[in-house]
This record gives sequence, C-alpha cells and structure tokens, in this order.
Amino acid sequence: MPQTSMEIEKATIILKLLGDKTRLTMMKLIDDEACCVCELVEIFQTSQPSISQHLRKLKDLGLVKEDRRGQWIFYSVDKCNKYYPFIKPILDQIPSQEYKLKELEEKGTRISCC
Amino acid sequence: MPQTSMEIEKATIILKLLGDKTRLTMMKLIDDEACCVCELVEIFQTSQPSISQHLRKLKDLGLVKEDRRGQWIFYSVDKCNKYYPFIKPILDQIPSQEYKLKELEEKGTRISCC
DNA sequence: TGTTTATATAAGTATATAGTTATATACTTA
DNA sequence: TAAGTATATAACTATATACTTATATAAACA
Repeated sequence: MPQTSMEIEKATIILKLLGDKTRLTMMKLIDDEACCVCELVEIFQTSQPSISQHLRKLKDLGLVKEDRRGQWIFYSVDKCNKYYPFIKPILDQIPSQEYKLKELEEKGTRISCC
Repeated sequence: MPQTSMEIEKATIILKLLGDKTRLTMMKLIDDEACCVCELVEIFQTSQPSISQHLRKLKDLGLVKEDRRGQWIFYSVDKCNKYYPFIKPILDQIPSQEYKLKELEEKGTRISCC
C-alpha cells in the first residue's frame, strides 16, 4: 500500500525532472546544503543559463526553494514541499555528492564566490 | 545514508525511463501482475509497436522480465533485478493501477486475449 | 505446410528537451 | 548614480524521444 499516494501524472513529471544527470546530482547536492548559482555553474562545468534553466524547472514544481543573500541566490531542496516524501527515498539511494563542494573549497572557488 | 548506493548515471537512466506516463503506469501495473503485450496495448490505447518499444527499453535495463506462455508473452517487473530496491519505493508511492485490469475483465477483453 | 495471431524491429516523422548566445534584470558598491 | 557582478529570460539550435507505418519473426493450429 502506498505511503503517500500521489497522482501518477505528477509522479511522472517529477521523475522526468530527476531523470537528468545534472538535475539529479544538483538535487542530491542541495538536499544537504544550499548552493548559489555560480557554485553550481562551476561544479557542473556548464553555462550559467543552463544551470538557471534547470533550477527554474525544479522551482516551478516547488522541489527547490531560493534564498537571496546579498547579490547571491542560494538554492536548496524544499523539504516542506508536499512532494518531498516522494523524492526523499530516491535521493537517499544515490551517493553523496558532497565531494564536489569539497573540490570547490580546495580550489578556493567556494569562498571567493560565496 | 544510502540504503543501496547506486551509480548516479544508472539512477538517472532509470528515472528517465520511469519519467514517462505510459512506462510508469505500466511498471506499477506489472509490479503486481504479469500482463501480455496485447493487454497493455488495449489498456494504454496505443499501437502495439509503441508498447513493444517501451517494454524493450525496460527490459534492456533488466527492470522487467518476459515469460512466454504459448503465443503470448507476459511481462512483469523483475523483482530479482539489482535495481528493484531503487524503484520499489517509487512504485509504492503511486496509486494502484489494478482498476485498469478490472476494466479489461469487465469488457471481457482480458479473457479473450489471455 | 500454409494461415492466423502475437510480438519485435526498422525507418521515418513530429515533438520535447538541453544547451548555446544574446540580452535583461537585480543587487552591490565605488 | 554609474559600473560591476549575479542571476534570469528569450530565442535559437541540435539532439533525444515517442509515436507511426511497414515489415519481419515466431508460435499455434487447421
């Protein structure tokens, strides 16, 4: 029996969003810790608009929330969102991506930006 | 901490596969009960090649198994597959699709075919 | 063995999606 | 207030994907 039964249409949309390597990795990363856009740009070695567009899609569904701190906007998984119980077991089963943040710290890029 | 840590690449591929309404519904359906291709064609009101192609993708990853019974091939979720623990919590959270099989039975299409 | 039924595959098409470049917006600070 | 930095959006392009039609394969049965 379902723990939290949810519409199959919504489940499909969410799984499709998570079925992209950049977004899935990003969600795992910001499930632990808020990151700003420029950090994500550096981590994923892609363009800033590309990252913004991924975040936009996640935000449109309410999966992530933003938190402006000065000129930076920090994104993190919205654990209060009603779909969080659905995605949590998925995120829990994929390996931690914290090492990506560690790499930034070692390069000094993390501090310089945020 | 991850229960069953799995490669993020594999997780992405699986989630992308599940991020399609037909495939997700199908997986939920055949998680409970094996169905033959012609039943799935009728349930999803689409062409037979379309269903076969969806099943092919699921089978390529080992998510489903086939079982020939005479002229029919029955498909069901392969619960022994190493990725099953990953998809199980997802399937558990979406509503049962058994009513679709009930509809077939009421129409008499289920018996006539299989 | 030939015909029918069930399923798979190939090839083509239309649409969806991710990424790019260019530009706009918003905040910060000199 | 002007310049610089961070992020968002728009428009475009290239690729991926789902579906269609046509055809192949495989089993059943007359």
